[in-house]
Amino acid sequence: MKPADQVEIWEAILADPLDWLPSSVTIPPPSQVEEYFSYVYGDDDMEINKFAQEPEDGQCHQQYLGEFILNKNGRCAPQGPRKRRIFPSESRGKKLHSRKNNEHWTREEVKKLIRGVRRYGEGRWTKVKRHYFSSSVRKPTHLKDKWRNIRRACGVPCRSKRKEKAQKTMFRPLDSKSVKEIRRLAKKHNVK
DNA sequence: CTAGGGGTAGTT
DNA sequence: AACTACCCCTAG
Repeated sequence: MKPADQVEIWEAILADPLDWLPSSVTIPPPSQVEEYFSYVYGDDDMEINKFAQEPEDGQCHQQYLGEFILNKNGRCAPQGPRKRRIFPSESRGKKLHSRKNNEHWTREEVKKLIRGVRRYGEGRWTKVKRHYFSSSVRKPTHLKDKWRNIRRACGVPCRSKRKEKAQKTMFRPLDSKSVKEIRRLAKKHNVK
């Protein structure tokens, strides 16, 4: 890859870290990936898995990025579907239905959720669903639950009476720009 | 319909 | 133990 091409690609990433590279595009080797992530996450927050070997052709493809990311505790973010067992079972007289979907949220989905909240505000889950997840398996309730998880993971103070322990780590880390945006949106809602 | 409490099961 | 996704229930 020529240097000029690399500059172009990195500028695009830095402009919006949520926009991952197009899948067809190749990216520079781990040394530069590390440089990028230390810029985005800060040196203390993230650590690039240095043993990640460079592929034969000397370039890393997009899907390798996730594998490079380790959090502080050295825990790797879970990849792919969660492979939950299909059941129905019963517990204390309550019927538990089989899960229709159990996939981890992708960065793209989180990004769409952020955009939805930015446009409609927290709590307009059916609107967000219609405009951003119309063909998705995610239901309005899922969006609500996910936003709750996201708020917690981004350190937004909980507004409910019941005390919730502050979350320590994120298994699936977000970039700092998204975290800031989430906090901003949550704060805005609280003021109103 | 939503908020928020509670729960289950899968993961690291 | 902690995090995540999904589910259930109830009050408003």
